[in-house]
Amino acid sequence: MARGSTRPTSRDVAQAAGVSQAAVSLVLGDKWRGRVSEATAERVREAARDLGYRPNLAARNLRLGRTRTVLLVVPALTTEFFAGVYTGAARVAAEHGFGVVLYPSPEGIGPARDPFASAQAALDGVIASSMAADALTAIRGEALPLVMLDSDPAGSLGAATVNLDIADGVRQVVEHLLSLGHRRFLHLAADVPSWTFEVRARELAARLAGVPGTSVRTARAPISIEGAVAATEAALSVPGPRPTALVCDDDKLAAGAYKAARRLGLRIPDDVSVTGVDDLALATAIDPELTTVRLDAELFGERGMQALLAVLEGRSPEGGDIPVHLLVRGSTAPPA
Amino acid sequence: MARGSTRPTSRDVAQAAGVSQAAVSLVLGDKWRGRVSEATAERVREAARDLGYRPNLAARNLRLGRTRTVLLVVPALTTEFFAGVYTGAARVAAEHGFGVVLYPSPEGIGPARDPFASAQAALDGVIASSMAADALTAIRGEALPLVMLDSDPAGSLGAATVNLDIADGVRQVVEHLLSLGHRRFLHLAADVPSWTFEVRARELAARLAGVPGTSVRTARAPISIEGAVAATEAALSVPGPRPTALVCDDDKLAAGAYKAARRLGLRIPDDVSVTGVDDLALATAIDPELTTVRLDAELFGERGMQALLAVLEGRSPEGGDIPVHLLVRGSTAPPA
DNA sequence: GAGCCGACGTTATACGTAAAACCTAGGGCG
DNA sequence: CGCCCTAGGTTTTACGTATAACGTCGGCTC
Repeated sequence: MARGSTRPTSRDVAQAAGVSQAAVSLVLGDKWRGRVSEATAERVREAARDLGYRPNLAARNLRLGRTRTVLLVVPALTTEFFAGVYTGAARVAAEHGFGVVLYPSPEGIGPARDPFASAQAALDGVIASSMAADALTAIRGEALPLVMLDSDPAGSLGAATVNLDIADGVRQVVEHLLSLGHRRFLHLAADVPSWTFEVRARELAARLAGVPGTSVRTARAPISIEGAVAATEAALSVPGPRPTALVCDDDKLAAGAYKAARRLGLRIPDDVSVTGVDDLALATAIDPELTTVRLDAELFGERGMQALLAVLEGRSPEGGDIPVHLLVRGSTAPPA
Repeated sequence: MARGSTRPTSRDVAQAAGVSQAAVSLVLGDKWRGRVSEATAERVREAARDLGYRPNLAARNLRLGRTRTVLLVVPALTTEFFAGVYTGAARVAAEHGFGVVLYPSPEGIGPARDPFASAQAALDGVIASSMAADALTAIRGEALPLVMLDSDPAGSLGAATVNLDIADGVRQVVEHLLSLGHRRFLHLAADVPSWTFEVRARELAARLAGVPGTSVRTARAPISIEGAVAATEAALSVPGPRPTALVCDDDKLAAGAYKAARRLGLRIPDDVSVTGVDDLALATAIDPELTTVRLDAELFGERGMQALLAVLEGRSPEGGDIPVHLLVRGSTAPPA
C-alpha cells in the first residue's frame, strides 16, 4: 500500500517482497528459471497475493506492443447464431491466452459507426462477419490483421476468409425438395448485402436450371418476422400457379412465412413446404418443426479464431469450407 | 513514416508537421486554444490525416489512468434481450465518449471463467446482469465501479442496482388471468439463480394468497425449449385437476410449454392459457401469439449505463424501477 | 592463483501519450 | 526604460511494465 487507495503496482509488490521491480516482473511473467531463487520467487508471489496485485494491462500492452485481444464484429445480435460464433472464437482464443471483444454492428449507435471508437481497447486483430457491412470500411482503414467470415474469397483483397459451405446446404435443400416432387419454388431472400446470400440465390438458380419443368420466383425481406410476413403474403398472392416450396434464407424468415401462410389459409406442409437456414431455437418452437440447414456456429467461430491466430503468427490459415447439413423435419412434404 | 511499416506515432506526425510532439497532442486533444496558432493546428491536423495517424490507445490509457471502456457482463447471448441491453448501453456510452465491451458469461470458455482474462482491456467499470452468476465473484474481486442489473437492492452490498419492475409485471399477469376466470395456476419457473426469478415466484404467490379458491404449483426448467417441454409435460401429467393457466418466467419457456401442450393434446388457449416474459421475436412467431410481459431491453441498458456514469462521476445514480407492461395476445382466454 | 562461469539479482531503458513546467519574443503600460 | 503579459510554442516528465544490459560473488578448472 504505497500510497492510499490506488491499485498496487509491480513496484509495490517489489517493495513488499524486498526485491526489485524487475524481479517481480520476471517471477510473475514466469521467466525466472535460473534467474531468481525459488525462495525469492515464492516471496514475490506471496506479496503479490497479499496486495491483490493485478498487472496494469494498459502498461503491459504499451510495453509489448500487442494486446492479445481481438475484435469480433458481428451484425446486430438478434439471433443466437453469432452467440455461438462468439463462444467458439472465445474458446480457441482462451486456449492461446487471447481475449475476444464483441462488437455488434451498430443500429444507431453513435454517429461514427466506428467499431474502434466503441471498443477503445487496443487490438491485435479483427474477425468480421460480412453481414456487418456498415462497419467494414472502418475496419479496412485500420489495416489490422483481418479474417472475414462468410465473405467472397475472391473479393476480400488479401484478407483471410472462413466460410460455411452454404452452397452445399442449398444443394441439399434443392435435392430434398426435388425428390419430394416439388417443381415451383419461391425463394424468400434476405435483403442484406452479404456474399453468403448472393451465393444462396446463385446456387438455387443454378441447381434448378438443370431440371426441366422447374421455376423459381424471388421475394426479398429484411431478416425479421414482420418483414417476412409481408413479403411472403405478397408473393403468394400473385395470380398464377402457386409455388409449393418456399426456400427461406434464414429461420426467422421462415417463421414469418409460417405466419403469412396461416393468414392466407394455407397449411404447412400440406399446401406449401418451407425450409430455413440456421437451426435456431425458433426452428423447433414453431409448428410444424422447421426443415432447415444446420450451421455449426461454434465451429465457425473456432475456425475464424484459428485463422486469425495463423495470420498473427505469419502462418497461412488452413482452407476448406465448413460443412453444413440439412435437418429434415415436419415442414416439408410432397406437394398436394 | 519514421521507420518502415509500424503505425505512425504522434512523434511522426510532429516531425511531418515540423512541430513538437507536445503540440500534436495539444492540437489533436483539442486543448490548443491560446497555445497553438490556427495555422499550425491546421498543419498538424493535415499531417495526421496524411499519415493516417490513430493514437495508441494503450499508451493513452496508461497515461490517463482510465480507459473510457466499461464491461457489460451478460449471461450467454441466446436471446435478443441482452442484445437490446447492449444497444441501449452502447448508445448512452457513445454519447459520453465511452465504449462498451461485451462479456457473455462463459459456457465452458477457459478454465478460469474470469471476465477480466477475456476482456484483457483495462476497464473503468462494470455493468453486470445478476443472471451471469458465474462471473460475479470475479467481478467483486476486481473492486471496480459496479452496476448490477436485476439484482437485490438490499443484497448488493454497496453496488448500484438498476431493476425492471418485474413485480408489477407479475401483478399485471395475475390480474389478467384472474379476470379471465382462472383459478388453478402452474408456474413454470426458470431454474436460474437470479434475484429477478425469485421476485417472480414470490410475487405470484403473494398475489394469489389473497384470492380464495386459487392454487399454484411450480415446475422448474432451465431456460431452453427442450427443458421446458420436459418439465411442463411432467407437471401437466400429474393426477388431479389440471391447471388452466401456465405462467412462464420467460418466452422461451412458454415456447416449450406450447410444445408440451401439443404433445398432450391440449389446445392453447382453449384448454390452457399461457403467458411469458420478454416479448422476444419468438413470442409472435408461435401460434397463437403469446401473451407476455414486454421488457424494454434498450431502456434497461441505457439506465444501466447512466447509473454507471453517475457512479464514475461520484454522483449517486437515480433510482426508480423501469416499468413493464403486459401485451395481451392470443394465448390467454377464459378457461373452458 | 588466474580465469571463467553460473546463480541471483539489480539498474536502466523504452513503449506512446498527456500535460505540467518552462522558454522566448514582441507589445503594452506605467 | 524596465516590466509584465500573452501568444505560441518546446522540453521534460510520468504512467507501469518487460526485458536488455550490467554487476557480483563463490566455486571450479587448469
